[in-house]
Amino acid sequence: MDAFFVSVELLRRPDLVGKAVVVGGTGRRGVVAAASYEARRYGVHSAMPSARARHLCPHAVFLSGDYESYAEASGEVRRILERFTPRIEPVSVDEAFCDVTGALRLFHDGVTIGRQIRAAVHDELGLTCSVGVAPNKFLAKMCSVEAKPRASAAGIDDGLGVFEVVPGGETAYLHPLPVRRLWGVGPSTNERLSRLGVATIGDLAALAARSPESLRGVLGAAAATRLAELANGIDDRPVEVGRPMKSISHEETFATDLHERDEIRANLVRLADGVATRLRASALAARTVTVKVRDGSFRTVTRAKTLPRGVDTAPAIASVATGLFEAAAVTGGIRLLGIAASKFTSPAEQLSLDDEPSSGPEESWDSASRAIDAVRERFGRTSIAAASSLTARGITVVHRGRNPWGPDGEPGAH
DNA sequence: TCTGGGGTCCTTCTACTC
DNA sequence: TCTGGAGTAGAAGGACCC
Repeated sequence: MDAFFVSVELLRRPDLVGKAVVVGGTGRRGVVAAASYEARRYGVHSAMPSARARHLCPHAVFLSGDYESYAEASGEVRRILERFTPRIEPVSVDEAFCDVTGALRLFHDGVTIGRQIRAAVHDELGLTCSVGVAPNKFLAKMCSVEAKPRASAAGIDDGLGVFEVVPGGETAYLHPLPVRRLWGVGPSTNERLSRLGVATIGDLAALAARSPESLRGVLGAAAATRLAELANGIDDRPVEVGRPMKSISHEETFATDLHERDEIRANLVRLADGVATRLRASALAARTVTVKVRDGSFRTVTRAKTLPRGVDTAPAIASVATGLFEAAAVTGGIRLLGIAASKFTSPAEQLSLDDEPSSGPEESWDSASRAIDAVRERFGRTSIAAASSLTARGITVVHRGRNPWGPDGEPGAH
């Protein structure tokens, strides 16, 4: 999808069409989640600190975003894709791989299918998307980027909409491109490759053929093998329908650093509750609990503990998380707290009273948790909260910030 | 200009078991 | 009983993606 979050917002705010619009965190510590092409002309891009975006494009309209609307629109796009193939692998809320091999007889060829998908998404939803057509997932992703609109100071180029690399044309397309365009080459790998004299994908392919050991020495065996294959257009990963989830996490950056132990503990309980609720909704329990802590100087540490059996209640997860936080011995203010759950098991194999560690009567928490789920199902997510997510300095319920792209700004701020 | 949130995968190190 | 090697699992951090 093109500038997806912004495009969904413009459906509700047609008065903003053609203007510089930025969706993301509105507070001091927020970042840009999406920018309209008009805003991109000024150098604004996703993941940029909101303060920097305001500096570059002071006349832009900043919106805090509404993830539920984007998820809903994403579902509508998926229903359109399902008319062409059942073999769909979602990559994110605004991107998916489709294996259309089985649809070619009915719809002729990939480019025709791509054009039909674009037309349906535009006509039925009022949104625009770009389609890459290629023999494998990696090249299809490269092609979809190629098909997208582009913005520069000179203006906005609408892009091709659909771009194809045909079988046999892989290396001719890839080799002149900068190596940074490869899936898996970020700033760090790009820097290491440039020290080896690798600037283009073709340079990488040549180095991999000439001196694979030097590539392995710099990137490690796995990355060297993978990137060498990608540089030659080789990617045999199948389109995976219904990939199982491997972890569930919640983290939050606070508008101001936390110092009080009560505040920190209340937030750990609240984050644990969010993770536990999602675990139960997916009928999962987790054996490994990981705590992430970022201090005022942006130093990040993680501490993990693997339990003999899985847990899926807020008290059990909060108990482990609190212990891990104490063990991390982070001093000074806390900028971010996060809790992740992984190594999933079925809830039937949960931690029992006989297992170590136990935070208390796990069975009664089990039934209490399910009662909490039922109350939230009926009265909404914020209808019930753990008493321990109240701060000791007053009966203030600690709620998660509404904006997933950083703490909200001050009321009335821009 | 200070740097989000939710994920996946990989590497390195360490502890444990055989 | 001690020691060392191999294999494995867990912990921690880093890089990358959207």
